[in-house]
Amino acid sequence: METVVGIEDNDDGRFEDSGVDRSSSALSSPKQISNPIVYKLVRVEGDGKLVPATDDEVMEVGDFLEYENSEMHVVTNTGQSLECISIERSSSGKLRLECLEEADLGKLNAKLQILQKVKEEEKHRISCGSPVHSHENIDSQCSADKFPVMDGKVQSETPCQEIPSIASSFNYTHSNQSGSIDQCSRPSEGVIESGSSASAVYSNLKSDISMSDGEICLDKLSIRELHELFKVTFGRETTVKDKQWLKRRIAMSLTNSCDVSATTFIIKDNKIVRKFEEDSSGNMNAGSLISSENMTEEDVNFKDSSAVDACGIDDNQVVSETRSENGLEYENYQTGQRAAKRIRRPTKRYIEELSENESREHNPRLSISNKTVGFGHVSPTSNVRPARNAFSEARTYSTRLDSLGGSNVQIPCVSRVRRSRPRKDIASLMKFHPTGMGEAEKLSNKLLEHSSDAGSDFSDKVLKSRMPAKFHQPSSSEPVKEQCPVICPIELRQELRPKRADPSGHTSDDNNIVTVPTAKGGMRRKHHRAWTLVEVIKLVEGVSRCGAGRWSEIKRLSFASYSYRTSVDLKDKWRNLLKASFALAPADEGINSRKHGTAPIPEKILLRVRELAEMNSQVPPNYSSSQLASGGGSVHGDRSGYL
DNA sequence: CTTAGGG
DNA sequence: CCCTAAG
Repeated sequence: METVVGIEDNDDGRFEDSGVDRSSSALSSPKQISNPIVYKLVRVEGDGKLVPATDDEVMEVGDFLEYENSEMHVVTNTGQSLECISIERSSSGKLRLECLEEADLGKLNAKLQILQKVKEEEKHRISCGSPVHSHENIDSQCSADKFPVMDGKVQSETPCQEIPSIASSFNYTHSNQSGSIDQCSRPSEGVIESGSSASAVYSNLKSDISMSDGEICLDKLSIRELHELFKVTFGRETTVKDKQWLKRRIAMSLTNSCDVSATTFIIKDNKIVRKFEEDSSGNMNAGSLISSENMTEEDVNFKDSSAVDACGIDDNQVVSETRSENGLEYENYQTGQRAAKRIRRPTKRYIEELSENESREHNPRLSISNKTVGFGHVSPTSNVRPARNAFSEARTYSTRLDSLGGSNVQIPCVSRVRRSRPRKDIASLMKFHPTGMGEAEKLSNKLLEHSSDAGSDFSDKVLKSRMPAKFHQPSSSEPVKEQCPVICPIELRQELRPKRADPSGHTSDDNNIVTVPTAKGGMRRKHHRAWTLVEVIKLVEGVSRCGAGRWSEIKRLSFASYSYRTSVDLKDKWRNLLKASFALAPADEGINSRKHGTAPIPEKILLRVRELAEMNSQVPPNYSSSQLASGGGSVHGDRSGYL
């Protein structure tokens, strides 16, 4: 698939065209939306110039891209979702990667136009003192499709399905009408209701959306209003009651940009411009205030749910959206929930246990929205990463060729993407608030199967490993944290890297080890770190090379990049392997007959293990020499003679 | 510190 | 995985 990149310039807050012609896009041809997205990686210079990303830069985010790629197509098909990534590297030379849907800008502007139109009409109506309809039908089913579209451009033949956001934009203003075409034909009708308490909602909405102040502040909208807006935007109703979610979605739709804070926009000269840091503090306050003020009963449940950072890295939602198109609103909602959960604020207890200093920054949305990027620096629970988790939940199986002992073996690879994900923030959090750890874990629970702790792990064995590994994989698989117990933004990238990407072996998954303080004062590893096939293979190779028993050496040679896996671990694993290899019916010679549920370790490997074991006479007398020595020949290039 | 074994 | 006793 091709690639696009939407670039966005932070400095003037304006959308920058990334070379893709957007002007012609959105409004007219719905096709464009379904067209493949094209991405391009560029860097935004300080002066706002776009510079093609260098290879290095690309590399830097390569993992990220890899990650996205697989999902991208899904998104593409929806025709309406957008996938965004935003990576910023430094304050000065920003490396930004964004994927914007081609039609986004156009769409956006179209929407604005519509809005403006509406607004004008409203004004007109108001000035005329036209009566206002009650909002009796606020929740009416008024389907967007039924309404005539005012804007000619939009009207054209935009399939509402495809671009509901546009088609319904207008509708939005009067969607609350009972759905009668008549009324609808009078666009401004019903929406405007200045002063009427009955339709306060709408008047509110109106004012909020109005551009007089040149600003759309989703924060000010109530749930209901958000619903409306949502409907307008996406052409369908939603039952989701999570405000944050709604806001985010709407905002995303509006800007189609990822690092939208879902909060505030400024409209300038018919262009939507984002509001940036300048007013961050203000926004923050406003945001928090509003969010609590406007909270309706329905919201209560989500009160503490913080929105996923607006960065739109939430693929689930995007995907789910497509689904809900089929009426699976529930699912949509669920996903939304999940999204919220991911960054969901810790439960009360957790919060309580947090120190005050933390509490303020605790709303991820806020913090993020104010830090255009602030990846790892935001609140502990907000993370961009988890978004990927759902995705990674699906394991991808594949086979790869691995050479073991000289022969090629087809090994099934389960890539548990994102099996563990060291969240620096969490790490630091746990470190500073050990008591809160339990909660923190609950949070990351399924998502972060192995939440790892960088902070406390420097006290662990990792320290002991004075391996040169550090030089092998500087930023990825090393316990760098030792140096910076707090937060190492540098390492963030690492998290993007899918696990075991490289069969060659030097792919350690993450380096972080979760350790928990033990009663005796020592540190204890918390989770089992499943041995991956790669590791096993390396181990076997190591043993074949150095001989069983020289674990520290093997560790040094083959596991330098695996900061966890101590030599003892290797030994233990080997022991298990031995057991396994011999457990496997000596009669069948490994051809098959493996107990179900047994580790997916390929026979060949076990065979090899056995072989090695034999060579080292670690073999139980019964199974000695004979069968293996001969039969095993098929498996290896015979490195015998090592030990 | 590294190994070997038991738990 | 952890713990510990032995080189």
